Amino acid sequence: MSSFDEMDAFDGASLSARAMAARPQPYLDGLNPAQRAAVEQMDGPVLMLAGAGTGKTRALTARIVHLMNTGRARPNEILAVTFTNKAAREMKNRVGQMLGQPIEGMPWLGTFHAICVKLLRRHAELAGLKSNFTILDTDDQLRLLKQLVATEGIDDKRWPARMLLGIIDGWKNRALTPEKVPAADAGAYNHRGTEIYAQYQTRLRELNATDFGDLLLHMVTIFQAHPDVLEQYQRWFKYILVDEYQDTNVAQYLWLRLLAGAHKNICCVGDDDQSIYGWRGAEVGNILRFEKDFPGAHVVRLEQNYRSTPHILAAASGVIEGNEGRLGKTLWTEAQEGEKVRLIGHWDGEEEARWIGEEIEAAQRGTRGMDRFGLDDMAILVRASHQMRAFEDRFLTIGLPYRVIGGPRFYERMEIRDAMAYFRVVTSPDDDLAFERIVNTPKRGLGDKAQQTIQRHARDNGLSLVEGARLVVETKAIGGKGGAELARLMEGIARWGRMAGDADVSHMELAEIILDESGYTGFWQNDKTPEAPGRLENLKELVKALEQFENLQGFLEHVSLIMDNETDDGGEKISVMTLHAAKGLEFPVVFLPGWEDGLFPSQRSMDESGLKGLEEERRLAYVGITRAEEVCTISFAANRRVFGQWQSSMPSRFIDELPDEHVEVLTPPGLYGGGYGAAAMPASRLHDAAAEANVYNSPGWRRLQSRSAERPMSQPRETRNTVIDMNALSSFTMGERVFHQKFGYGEVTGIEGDKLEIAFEKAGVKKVVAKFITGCDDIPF
DNA sequence: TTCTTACTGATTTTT
DNA sequence: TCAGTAAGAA
Repeated sequence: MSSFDEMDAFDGASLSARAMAARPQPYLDGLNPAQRAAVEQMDGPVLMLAGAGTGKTRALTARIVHLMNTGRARPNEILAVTFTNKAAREMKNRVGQMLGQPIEGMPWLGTFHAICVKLLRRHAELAGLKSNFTILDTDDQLRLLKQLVATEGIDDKRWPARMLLGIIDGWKNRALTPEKVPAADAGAYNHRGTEIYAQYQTRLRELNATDFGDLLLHMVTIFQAHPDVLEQYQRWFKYILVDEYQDTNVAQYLWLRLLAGAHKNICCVGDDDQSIYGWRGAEVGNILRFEKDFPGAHVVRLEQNYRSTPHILAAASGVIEGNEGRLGKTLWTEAQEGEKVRLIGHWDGEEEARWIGEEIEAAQRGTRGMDRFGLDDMAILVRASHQMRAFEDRFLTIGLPYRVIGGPRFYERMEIRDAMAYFRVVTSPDDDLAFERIVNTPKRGLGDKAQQTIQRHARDNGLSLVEGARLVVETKAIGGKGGAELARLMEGIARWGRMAGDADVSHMELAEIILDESGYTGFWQNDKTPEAPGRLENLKELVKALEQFENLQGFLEHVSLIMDNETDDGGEKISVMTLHAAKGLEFPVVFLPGWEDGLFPSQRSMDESGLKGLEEERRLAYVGITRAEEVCTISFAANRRVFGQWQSSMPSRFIDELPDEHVEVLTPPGLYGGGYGAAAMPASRLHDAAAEANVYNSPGWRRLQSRSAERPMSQPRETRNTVIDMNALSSFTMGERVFHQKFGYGEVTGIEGDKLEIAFEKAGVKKVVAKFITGCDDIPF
């Protein structure tokens, strides 16, 4: 940064600002030249192209600190947006660290959604809402849409509401209100899409509710229609920073452009090569177009990688080069050589899982020439979540602790949503969606018909459902068991409502009372499915989470945007997750299984989006490889069971794109040695392995095929190196009824060291390590 | 109304 | 394969 610019700023700056600017700047030390440039170029538009592992968070936080330290902006005048709560949290922490003190108030550091909620609550009336509007999640949205679809008499089978939900979501991502949906989209959802979209928006307004997409959409609409409001914020947010810019959708882009429109002090950080959310409305175009959108933009490339070894980096670069229209970066590193990317082919998916399991154990022990790694240092990254099953099965069998990242999040779980619906009904009795959810949960004999009666009573009298239900009870419009149960529920709601205002009852006690008296806890206690104990555990967890809040109301207001949860019960575990979930993470050892054409790149992606889809898949491959710090292992299987049917497939085309000199082809252990490892290898890879002209017809291949049906290729792990856990040995007896986290209930049919053979009621006969088994008395109810 | 059984159809999911 | 749903039976 030239001293010239600084002089400019100082001319008009107050004494205090100048005093601030004179403060030491230790946070600049240790930044590389590119990072430093990105930090010091404070005014005007800046695009920070940050390749994987190039220290972008560091640069971003340094920039924030620098803005404050030089007196350019106070903490509350900086708008810093991220996509995830996790990223926001991390940035907040790191700014605090860099500053050497916890930061007081960066109120505008948060996710797009969190910031928009804050803004929208201030200006709700401009969107036809009250400032205490509720935020619906996908579940609520879908139920609402289903109702609309049903009243329109549309066949849900041919035109599923879920499909419409996707369409509407897409429109909102593109910042399209119902009036603005282009003619080209008129045919959507059997030509009724736009019409029902409009109805849906009306209904949301009636319910004083928004969905996630609305948060952005409403703010963009408000800014466009009310220049005075926009100006106010343009002045307030002196500097804007955006993380993961390649993932922004049209609505987010417009929102940013409006806010930055006046001063153009916007710094966008991203990597076009890591754009993997196109299917969710993200527009790579936003980042590609940045220089056109903001003429005179400074583009800074962060290219020094601090994460991976040169081979890994080169392999990733080799793959991503296959994409057109990139902004282009050349990653480099000072790191030492390290291992080449390892590539191996397997006969089938189970073999692949078994091999990876063994590799993990070897890495733990530090054998096979590898350094020693802990389980926390390793991850398996898959394209689709169903691939995880093979690994889970295998790890359960060999007793390898693993953790699945992703999957249904805490606040999305059925029992949590049910419980929260109860809380919602108590704290805001006109929350119709919440009432609908709980009225017959647990079963109260109030089916469709009874619910329609309630709906009718409510609508005819212009009442909310809760009030309608009260009327139903008074008029005894529903008789029998259902009527009595409804009366009981209504009494409960009234009673809990009174308790909510009672200072003697803490909101945590109240939550427990609600769940107990409504019969919800009892419902799960009586449930004998394997998930039930876990669900009760989650409910306890929920009540515990309430502790941090003043009251139920406050909890509900915050929780709608915090959908992540990171409960880890300690202990080293290997992580299993999708490639999408792995973005932004790094591990010393990474396994990338399932590199087969059709699976990865995914057939569907290519069918639906053609070349664009393929390029996004390729970026996914790039993201996967660049997660690895030291050891990256790519594998594929010649055969895989897909939907219960065996299917054979070709190795992924991405494998052919890996630069030869950075790849080491491994020969798997097993009866036929290199035979099958090389057999499934693309011809181009068969360097030294003796290639057979037509591997699939070769006798060796066939023999292999018939053999593998009988017995596993390599020795099953459990027959070797067996360490017997004496405690586990003595604690089970033949015929004992036991419980397993994943497989549910079963009976012990065999004991072999610390392995038990168990006939599970649902999952069939399995061999499982004893430490994963609980006797039935131990189950926490 | 709810429990049972038969069918269908199936990526990735930051908020 | 298996989960989630939709129509039939008690």
